[in-house]
Amino acid sequence: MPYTYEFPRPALTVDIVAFALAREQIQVMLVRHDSESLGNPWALPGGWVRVDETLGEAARRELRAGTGLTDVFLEQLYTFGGLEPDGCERVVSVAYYALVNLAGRIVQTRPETGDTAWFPIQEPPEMVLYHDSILSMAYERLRGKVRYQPIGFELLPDKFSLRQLQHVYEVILDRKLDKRNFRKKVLSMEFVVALNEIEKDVAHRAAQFYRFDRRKYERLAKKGFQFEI
Amino acid sequence: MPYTYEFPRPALTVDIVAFALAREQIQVMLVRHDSESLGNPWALPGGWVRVDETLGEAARRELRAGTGLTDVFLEQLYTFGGLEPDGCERVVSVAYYALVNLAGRIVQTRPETGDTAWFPIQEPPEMVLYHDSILSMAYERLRGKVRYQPIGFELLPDKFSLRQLQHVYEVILDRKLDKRNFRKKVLSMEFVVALNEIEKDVAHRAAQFYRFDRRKYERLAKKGFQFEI
DNA sequence: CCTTCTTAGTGTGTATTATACACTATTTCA
DNA sequence: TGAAATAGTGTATAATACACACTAAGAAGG
Repeated sequence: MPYTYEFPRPALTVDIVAFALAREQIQVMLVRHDSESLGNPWALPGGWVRVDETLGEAARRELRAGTGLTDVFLEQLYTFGGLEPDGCERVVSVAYYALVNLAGRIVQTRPETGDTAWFPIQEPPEMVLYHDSILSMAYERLRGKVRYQPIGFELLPDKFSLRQLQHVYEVILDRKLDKRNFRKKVLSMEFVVALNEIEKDVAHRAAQFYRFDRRKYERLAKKGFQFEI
Repeated sequence: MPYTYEFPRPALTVDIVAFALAREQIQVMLVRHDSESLGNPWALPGGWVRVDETLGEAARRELRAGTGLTDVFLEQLYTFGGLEPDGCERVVSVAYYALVNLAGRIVQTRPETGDTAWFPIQEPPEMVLYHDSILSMAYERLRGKVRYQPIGFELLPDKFSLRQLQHVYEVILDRKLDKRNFRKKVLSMEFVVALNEIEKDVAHRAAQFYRFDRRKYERLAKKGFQFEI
């Protein structure tokens, strides 16, 4: 027990809310919590912050360790410092949320086996202590932010069709959008660029692929351009 | 040295960016930093988080201790967990920002004396380590948020004229607004209610006073109303 | 090869909202 | 009593958002 301080210090953790799109729904990644005592509930992936890494590094490390996910969009959400019930250690948790492009990876959305699983955001399982409120806040942030920041692209592969993009927005905002108005708006953004490539192996007219040009977007944003869907 | 842990723990602090409106400018409250060694630079008010208080409580306590301010709008901004240069203790800082209604309190905006002072946001003094980036982020948040949330009212007394309100927006957004369009928009919000009271002791036609009815606002917001200026 | 199925892709008119703009009213003070 | 200062008011035009329905292309199956 070598680490000693003059005043008590709360333990510091990161927790990550990883969102992805699968089966027409937003899914969230959960892991089985260690503590067998509490009926083995689900929890957000997370863990202690080491003293030699930044908070963002800790979040990425924990996400990789818990789920194998890497190279994802990651943004700080909020820091939860509520007091624990008597007798528990004081824990302060810095929550992050991640947007994951599953890009066709096979996703098992029901926790039949294994200790990580994706759950539809509409029907999360019972979760460890405050994780349900972290999850709610993260989803609220996603819904709010997706309209004013180009983060919807993060849930899609690099190449995507406008149909896929519209679908992302329809699922997150939970309402149908008009196809013509949506295309008009998106195609007016010059950082959504058409590729010389179309869909393959579809049983209907193949759609054009597009990609999100982050550089162009950032140049425009610097000039005062306001993204909006 | 009674507090001992199995793994090293970063120290946890809160720092508060307190904004107010004075002399036609946004001002930020700073305090003299303890450490005499570094030429006694300025710092955001803040301090250690105690183990028996929430983060918000710590922020309010530190703000009151450092500046005497109480009952202010306070919202979490971001948690800064960057690594310190070698040899320094690892410190994680949860930053908050506050909006203060000075309501005619006399404000000394130049640090001739005393160890707290308000500085115009445009010309902050030299500050301790990362506090300048916390300040920038807070100001950016304020500018972004003021357009979509009714937080401009927090910088004004309970009773205010539409001129004062417009002035708040003009200062924060750094551009002139059209008086008629501004009034039209604000008066269409039923949570800005006229009082039976007008300005006194002014050398011109006296303006009507209004107040922000938070209850009414929240009822509307729940129904989907989107504040916007 | 022709029909059917499925999704891609396209334009216009209307309603709503944002913007630009200038004068009269009221009060104090000299 | 008039000069100075700010309060308070309405309308026309431009820009944006929204509603809406058909043709095009490719695949599959008879």
